[in-house]
Amino acid sequence: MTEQPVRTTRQRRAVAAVMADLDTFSSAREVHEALRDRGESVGLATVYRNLQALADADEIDQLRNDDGEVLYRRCATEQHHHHLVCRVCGRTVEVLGPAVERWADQVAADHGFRDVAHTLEISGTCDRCS
Amino acid sequence: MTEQPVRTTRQRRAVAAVMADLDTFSSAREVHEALRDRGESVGLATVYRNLQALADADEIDQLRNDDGEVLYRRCATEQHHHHLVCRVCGRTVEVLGPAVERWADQVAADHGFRDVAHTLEISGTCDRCS
DNA sequence: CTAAGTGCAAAGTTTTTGCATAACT
DNA sequence: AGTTATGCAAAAACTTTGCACTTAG
Repeated sequence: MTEQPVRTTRQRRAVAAVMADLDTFSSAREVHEALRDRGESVGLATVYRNLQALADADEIDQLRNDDGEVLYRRCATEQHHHHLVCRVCGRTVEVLGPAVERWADQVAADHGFRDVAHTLEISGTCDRCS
Repeated sequence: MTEQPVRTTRQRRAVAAVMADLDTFSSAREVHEALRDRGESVGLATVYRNLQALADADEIDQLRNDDGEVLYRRCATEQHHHHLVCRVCGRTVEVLGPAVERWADQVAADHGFRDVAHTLEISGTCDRCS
């Protein structure tokens, strides 16, 4: 398993830069448009590839919205956390929930499940939007 | 908002019957195939429409897998619960987590969020599959 | 009878992929 | 120079929709 070299292309830098600025979860299409707005021309397929690569490298978080779209966001914390997302403006708060992690692992263990993983997202309307 | 009457068609009955038997989360395509296997001919679009209708009526649960597919399952409990799903065989255990619900609501309230909802799924490899 | 439900195929979305070209190292 | 990355367009995969036909009530 030799590690792949990663080339620093203009496109990769541009995608990373946009992700560093965006503070809400965004779809590939939205990132693509943000790039256009900045005058950076990057093919949509390349945006997909770079977002995927960034997610694989754990540099950005990845989740699916209710419509099945994959959304990406660069989070402040590197440790495991969950998101509280405003369903109107998309504002996102990163929250820790150690008790929940423990609960999930315990429940799984109680039923004989191994290699446990979990997903937890909280949504609501934030104060500014209600 | 007058309520729509619901007609009991052969197709609707067939879809409901299949869902009553399947005990794992299944995609529209899988339900469609299960119908074929039973000798019930139902158009795929109709399967989609009926699954959607059943979910809207809260008669079946609906979630998205990691691939973005929508999966459906008729659950035993009517009350709010979560799922512990085997990623190999799909076996599903319904689990309650009142403490988690309270935690989620509290976290959201702490940040001024209203109309809070959350999604939580646990996945792992069950004892039979590991 | 009349509106809801169905089937089929076409269209829509999001995401992936093949392949020739461009460009890091 | 040698490969990895890109761009474009085509393909995939899942889901929705338009419309004529069927059928429950």
